[in-house]
Amino acid sequence: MSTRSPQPSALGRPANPEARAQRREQILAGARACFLRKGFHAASTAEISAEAGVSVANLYQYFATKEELVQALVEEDLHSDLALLQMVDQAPTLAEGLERTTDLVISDPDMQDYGRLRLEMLAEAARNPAIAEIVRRADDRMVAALARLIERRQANGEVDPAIAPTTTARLLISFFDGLAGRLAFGVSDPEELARAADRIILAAFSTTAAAKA
Amino acid sequence: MSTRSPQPSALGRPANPEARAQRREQILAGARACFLRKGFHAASTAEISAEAGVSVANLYQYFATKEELVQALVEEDLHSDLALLQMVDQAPTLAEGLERTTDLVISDPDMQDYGRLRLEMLAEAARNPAIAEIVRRADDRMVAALARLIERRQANGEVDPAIAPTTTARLLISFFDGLAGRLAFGVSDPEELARAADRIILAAFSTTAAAKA
Amino acid sequence: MSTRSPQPSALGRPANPEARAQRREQILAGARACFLRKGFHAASTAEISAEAGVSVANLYQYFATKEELVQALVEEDLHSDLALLQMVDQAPTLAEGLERTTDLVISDPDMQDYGRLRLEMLAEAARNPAIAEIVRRADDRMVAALARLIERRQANGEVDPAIAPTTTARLLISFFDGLAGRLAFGVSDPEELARAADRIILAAFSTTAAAKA
Amino acid sequence: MSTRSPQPSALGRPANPEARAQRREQILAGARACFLRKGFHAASTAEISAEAGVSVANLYQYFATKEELVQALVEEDLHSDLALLQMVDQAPTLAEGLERTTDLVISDPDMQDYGRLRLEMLAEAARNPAIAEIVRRADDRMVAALARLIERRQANGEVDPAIAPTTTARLLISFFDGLAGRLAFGVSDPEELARAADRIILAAFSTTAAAKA
DNA sequence: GATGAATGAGGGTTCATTCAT
DNA sequence: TATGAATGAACCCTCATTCAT
Repeated sequence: MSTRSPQPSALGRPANPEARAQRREQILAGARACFLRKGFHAASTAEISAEAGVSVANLYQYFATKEELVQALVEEDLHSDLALLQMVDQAPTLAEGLERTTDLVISDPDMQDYGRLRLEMLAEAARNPAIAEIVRRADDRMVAALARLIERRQANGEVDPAIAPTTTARLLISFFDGLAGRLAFGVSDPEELARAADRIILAAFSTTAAAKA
Repeated sequence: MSTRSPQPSALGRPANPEARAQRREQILAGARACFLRKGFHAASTAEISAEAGVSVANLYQYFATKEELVQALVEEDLHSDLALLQMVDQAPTLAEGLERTTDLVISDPDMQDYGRLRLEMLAEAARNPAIAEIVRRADDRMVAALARLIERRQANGEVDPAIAPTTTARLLISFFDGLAGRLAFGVSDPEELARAADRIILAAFSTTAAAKA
Repeated sequence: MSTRSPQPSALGRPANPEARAQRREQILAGARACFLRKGFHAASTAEISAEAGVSVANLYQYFATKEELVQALVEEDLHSDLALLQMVDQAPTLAEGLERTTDLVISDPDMQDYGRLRLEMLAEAARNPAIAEIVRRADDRMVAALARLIERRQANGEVDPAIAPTTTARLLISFFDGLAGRLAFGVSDPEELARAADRIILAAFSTTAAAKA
Repeated sequence: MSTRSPQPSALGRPANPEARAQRREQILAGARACFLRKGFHAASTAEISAEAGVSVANLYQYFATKEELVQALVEEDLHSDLALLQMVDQAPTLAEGLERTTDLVISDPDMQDYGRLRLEMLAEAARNPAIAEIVRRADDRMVAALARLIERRQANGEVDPAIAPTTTARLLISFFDGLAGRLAFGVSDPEELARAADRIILAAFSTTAAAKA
């Protein structure tokens, strides 16, 4: 009789929220695989449901529209970026943390997939205002988090206090996107590119380069 | 009674290669507009022909499939990159030339459009081997040209001979792509990002950063 | 808490095979009408669905391609041939049974339609290996069945044991196809042709004609 | 100045009637090849012109419509049947002549092609009144010619005067069409079928079988 | 006479989405 | 909830045909 009834077979419509969330993820996972393989527009709802092991009609009980599914996926995936930051933060030095990120971006298959999907998101954002808004917000979140991380390292004394945290954060992210773009078509020598990228990242943190900020 | 022209086909309407080339461009222009607005997959051949002021059937006399049209457009647009290099080369210093490019990328509407289309190309390259091959070749061309430009400036004494031309070229291009990605969804402060980017570019040419290459 | 049904997919709307089979027949009926009127290639899927009272998309949930629809129809219609044999078998004498078949082929509207469709099938079989295979198998079935029927009549003592059952069966079927061809364009005097055909059929069962088999 | 000017470059519009006729045949030959390969409806005018080594527009200067081209081809090909009769007539006996025809139908590649095309013609005649009319007239011509041939052999004393020439002719032709149908999908044992067919043909000329005509 | 260029109408097929169960 | 079944609109592409050269 309480207003919150977590019983599996209660009479109220909300039914089982956990099961719902789980199925939602299942569908999103299928969508991710398809979107990666074909892109947002070429992947069909039929394909996605099949990949997710779900009926098409069922998909529509979780997402009112294909567009909504795309938005949900973009939102979710862009949130996962924040996890990268933790990895960066756990490295001995910031530069080292970013180098590890570079390596990951270049060599980890999952990250490569994510980079490819990210390209699709950005391309879609360039024409779809709703997606653009989501990406912008996620970018702001990410920039803010990375900036805070940099500030902490400045307080630490590890990073030069003269560099501008927010702008540098934005630049770094933009930079990683640039790398991801290279991997989309298979650059000639990814490792060399990675090492060169690392040097640039170092430069971004040298006072000389950032002095005028 | 003369022996001239025993060919099976008598003289019909003479082919007009110029008119053909012109119409081809006309179609490509329509395609470009549509692809920019909707992406490769969401833009329909009907839309493209309408935009180009051509019948659908006529479009198919110039491009055997939509895929072929996409490929032709990618090829053509990636060739136009080389024109940017001339602009860079005409600047007093290399760094200044690259700064101008940054400004162009950030503020020129046509370049923004091109940057958006470039994102779509990269996203498509990530799943379409034929497009990937075209992009890869264009990238190699571009990298080689930029590297040669850098070498010339090294010979000039303008640029530090210690930096590695090819890798730096690759890095610069990757960098511009990163910037283009920001513009897709509208960064908060593009001009500030541009100035920060310029500083990084300068850093790329400082011997300290590139010493180990 | 019970262990029942841990299958990934919970119970949705139960499939209804009978309704499916019925709709399949409905579509095949529409297809038959259109194919008869226009032939396999000139009949469009839109036309067929309209005739069947079904949407085009629905048709494609029952047949993956138009080709598959054609194959299914050919298969089904060629199976119906076997029903003719029963009619033949129920006649007092074999010759009489075949005569009745002749009459049917010549005068029954449904059989005329079927004969016309059969022409289309044979014409298609001449260029479409998949259809050829279906027709060949159906022909083998039919020849075998008719041959068995003849053998039974030979055992009966009704038919001369000297004639070769299989070859005679093949010949008879070929003969009926020849008649059907005549009806396609409207022969001058079908009944006279039918009577002459009957005489030939009788001849096929005379020992003199079949002696060397 | 004469009214009939066979000069190649005369000013009058009729130009060169022979060249016109020749090109007409060239187009018909291309059409025949395509129709045989694909059927009347699946063969496109583009395909036909290519096969004929002619431009599509040129085809339309000889045939106002694809339908007209089909009609012309059917007409022409059905005329060629009469050539077969000469072969039959030159054989020592009628039966022998017909046996040769059977062999030809079964084993000669050109005749097999013709048989396949004939199937297509009959199938088309079953739904296209214009084609039906052409086929009917051709059939009447052929029946009449074969009947006359039979009558001559009856006058010779070679063939039993009791058989009905026209009906028998019609039956024989119908019979050959039945054989052609078998070949469309590849019967198991064509030679055996041919020999059996020959026996039936003999039977058709035996007085016993034809007595009541 | 012969060709290149062009097109409206329609081809088969798939789409995102809805409804009944 | 989850599924089977259904559909209108749209997809890419090809057709028979015409017109200008």
